[in-house]
Amino acid sequence: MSFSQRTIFCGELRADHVGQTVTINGWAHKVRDLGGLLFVDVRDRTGLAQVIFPENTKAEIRSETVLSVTGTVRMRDEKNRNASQPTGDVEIAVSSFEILNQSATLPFPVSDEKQMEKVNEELRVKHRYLDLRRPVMQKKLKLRAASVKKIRNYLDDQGFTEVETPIITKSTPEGARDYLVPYRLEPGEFYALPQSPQQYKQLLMVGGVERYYQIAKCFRDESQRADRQPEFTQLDLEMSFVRQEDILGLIEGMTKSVVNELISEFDLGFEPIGDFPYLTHAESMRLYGNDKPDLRFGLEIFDAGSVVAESEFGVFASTVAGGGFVRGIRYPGGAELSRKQITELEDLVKQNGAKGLANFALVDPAMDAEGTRLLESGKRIKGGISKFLNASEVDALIELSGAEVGDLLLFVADSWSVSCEALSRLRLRIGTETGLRDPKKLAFGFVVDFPLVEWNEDEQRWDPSHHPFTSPKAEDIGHMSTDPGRVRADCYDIVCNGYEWGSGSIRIHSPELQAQIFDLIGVSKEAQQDRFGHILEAFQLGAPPHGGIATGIDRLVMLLLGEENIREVIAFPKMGNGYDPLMDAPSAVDEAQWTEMGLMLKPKK
RNA sequence: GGGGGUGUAGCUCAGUGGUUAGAGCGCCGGCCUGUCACGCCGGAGGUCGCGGGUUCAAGUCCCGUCAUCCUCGCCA
Repeated sequence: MSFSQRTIFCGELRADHVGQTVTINGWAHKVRDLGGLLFVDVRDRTGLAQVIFPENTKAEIRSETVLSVTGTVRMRDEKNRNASQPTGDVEIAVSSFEILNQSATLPFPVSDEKQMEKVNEELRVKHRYLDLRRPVMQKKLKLRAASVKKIRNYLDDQGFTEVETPIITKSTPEGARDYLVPYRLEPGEFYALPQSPQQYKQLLMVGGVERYYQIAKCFRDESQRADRQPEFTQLDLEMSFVRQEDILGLIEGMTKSVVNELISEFDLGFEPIGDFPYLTHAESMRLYGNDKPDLRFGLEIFDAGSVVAESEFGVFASTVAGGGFVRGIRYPGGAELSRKQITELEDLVKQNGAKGLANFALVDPAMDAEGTRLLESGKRIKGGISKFLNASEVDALIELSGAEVGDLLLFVADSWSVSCEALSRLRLRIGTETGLRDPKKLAFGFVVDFPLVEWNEDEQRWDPSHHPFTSPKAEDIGHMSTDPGRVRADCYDIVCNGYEWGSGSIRIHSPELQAQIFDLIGVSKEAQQDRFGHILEAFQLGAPPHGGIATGIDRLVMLLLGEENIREVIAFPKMGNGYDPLMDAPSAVDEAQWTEMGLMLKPKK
């Protein structure tokens, strides 16, 4: 079908073009029919332009009708200019137009941003091709594309080679659940979609590539969350002849360069990011209670155990005596919280395993109100456990927490893991409630020295905390046979604003050490050969020392846009159960396909 | 698999167990020559997610189920 092609983009029209005859192609964004006068805002990927039709034109133009419009650019009268639009000083006086495609009634108001913010998400995903017409959505696609392009440019400049690795490959059941692809030629055998290109990139190192990266699709059949999709995209990279600091230095340099350019080019409103702080895993657990701390604010957890070991408050004393921990956190300005608000905080920690939330507030010594206690030190405390504390305990707790008048101190007395879990949640809640989790701040950092393995209580065995190819720290290898939980790994995460953005490690390149690790995590000799024979063999044929990292592209774009849901930064996302409402996938297949694959459905019990 | 929320017109949402289930936007028709959230008048449009149950009477109460969002488990 022939049609008049555009000579200019809608969003480009300015006073400079007055007098020119132009053609635009696009969608009818808003139609304003005054009877004798017909105005249409035409939208293309660059913006909006108002066109005005000849008097008494009758035209079947509705929202999202696709148009080609030809006319003369003219200045609007002073009083008719629209300062809120870049093209608002001019308009196109239509001389001819074509309707290229009509639009039926829309399932949601594409051109009304205010209403679109509340539209049911499944409906938006089902009609994603409409949703994507919105400028806000196009901006997301563009930011994502620019992020990837800048990453590629940076790594290409650093001597990396981008290599594609297979999408149908071998199942590695010790990780997440695999997506499986039946193999037609040998019924009962399956490919799996990769959870990551982990083994391929290590084999590329053995292959002498030395510096590899890939913008890689990864697939994990696990239950979904706001920041997870069944298929997602990682920047995957691997380097040979490097130590941990080389990899972290490179990724920090890349991230600073890419993110700072994006912040300025896309006007994202963040301060430029600076050097990344380093935390050990142990420090992170001690100060923040988890391994992906939100470093936009302080409010570190403090250990009150030694202060309250002899406390009159029995829970504290007995917890310490029983080998447990009493740890606390400061809530700035929290002395003003109502009983109800404190109860809500207590509910939060209880949901995370804590038995309770002890607390007291530091208040103005001059405030001689009921429920407060003036201590001989001159400090006045209020509420909670204040009647059980003595002046020296309070002084020590103030010292530990940095509390000021008006602050509330909150305590969890429990096991190490429960106190971590509860206090890390509490810390984020406090950060949110006090506004310290600044949405216009990006706080990147490294968490290093993760433990090599973690005890799996259900299976009664050691599981790798990263993956089985992670190298133990040389100085800790001696503990491997005696106390595996003490062994630290050359393993690291890159975190940002409380998200794990990426993780990686120095890999094992010795077949003996690799076999030793498999033994430790309970992979039998037979299974080692069956599942990992190829990589063990490769390690006997000249494997260089190597290591790498993988970071989440989707999560980076989320962080840059301040989005809390990963679906918002994916062109065609799946819903929470992995369902794609646009394509209606997954879906049943023909009987013939079952047969061809040698498959049969097991009847439901 | 567990917990919590939501499901009523095309969209966003109201809706004390009791008349014919409403509003705004959108849609359709009419009027309208400077609109840009155009305006005015009129109209159409409903499997109250689905299936049972209680009741004289159910959008409303009960049971089940489905979808969806958040979350715990899970995510080497």
